[in-house]
Amino acid sequence: MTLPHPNTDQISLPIVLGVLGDPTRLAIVRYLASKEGVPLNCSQFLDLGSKTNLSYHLAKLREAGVTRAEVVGTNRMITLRRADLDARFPGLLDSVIAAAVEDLPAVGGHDIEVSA
Amino acid sequence: MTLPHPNTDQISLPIVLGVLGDPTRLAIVRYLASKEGVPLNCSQFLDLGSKTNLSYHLAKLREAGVTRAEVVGTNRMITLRRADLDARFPGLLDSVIAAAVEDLPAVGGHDIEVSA
DNA sequence: CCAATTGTTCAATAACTTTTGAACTAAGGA
DNA sequence: TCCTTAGTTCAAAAGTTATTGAACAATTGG
Repeated sequence: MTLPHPNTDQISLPIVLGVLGDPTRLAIVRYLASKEGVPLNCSQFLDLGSKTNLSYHLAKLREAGVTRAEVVGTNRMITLRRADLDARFPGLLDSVIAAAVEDLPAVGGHDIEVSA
Repeated sequence: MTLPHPNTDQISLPIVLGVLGDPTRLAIVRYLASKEGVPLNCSQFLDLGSKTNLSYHLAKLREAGVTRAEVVGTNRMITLRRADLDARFPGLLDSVIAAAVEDLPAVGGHDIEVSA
């Protein structure tokens, strides 16, 4: 049981930008970035929408190549594909995340904590 | 006769990313960046779509705060709002443009020339 | 095996986006 | 003034995206 991901060279700029051009998905990315290295399951994002809706947004992020989802038991462990994105579009993810931190409200309750 | 533009602090990250997540608009921005400083009128972009369609895409870019359109006679002179975007989202525009140059075909015929 | 947990899929709907052509406005030159 | 050039606006059609609830699948623990 593995989920489909594009490989690095298949990641497309307009698709990545389009996918990031949605407040829910930007908030997901912002939160993933603040917990970088820690794999998160979907329930961490329930502040941002219903279970069904998050499944939809997380699939968009995965299909665009922004996140990776690894199946572990009944969980999907979600991580940012930082190395792949940095290789493909240098500096893009950093500037988007920095801008998102300035621009967007944080995921409820988890705001400043960067380590567990 | 002036057209409406958001001021710098009204420029929103998700809206900018959403607007850039379209191949036509990304090509417009890429071309504007390659001619930075030179104001261009809309007809420069006719390779990318019909007159009506370009009017639509250029309005989206302007309303998002990505471009500025100055009315000069019957022309609209279009420029990138680089300083405003750099102030609001440091590094974002540069990384998007660099990525677009790698990722997208150029505007027909005008490819490499950076000076008139 | 049974129940709980985690997340997906499906179909429906609502809302938005893109694209088009025809009609229009506004300025400039002959 | 009349014609041309430059671009907008409008309404319609087509396509895409987001959101929902109900039903489903897969794994884990009792």
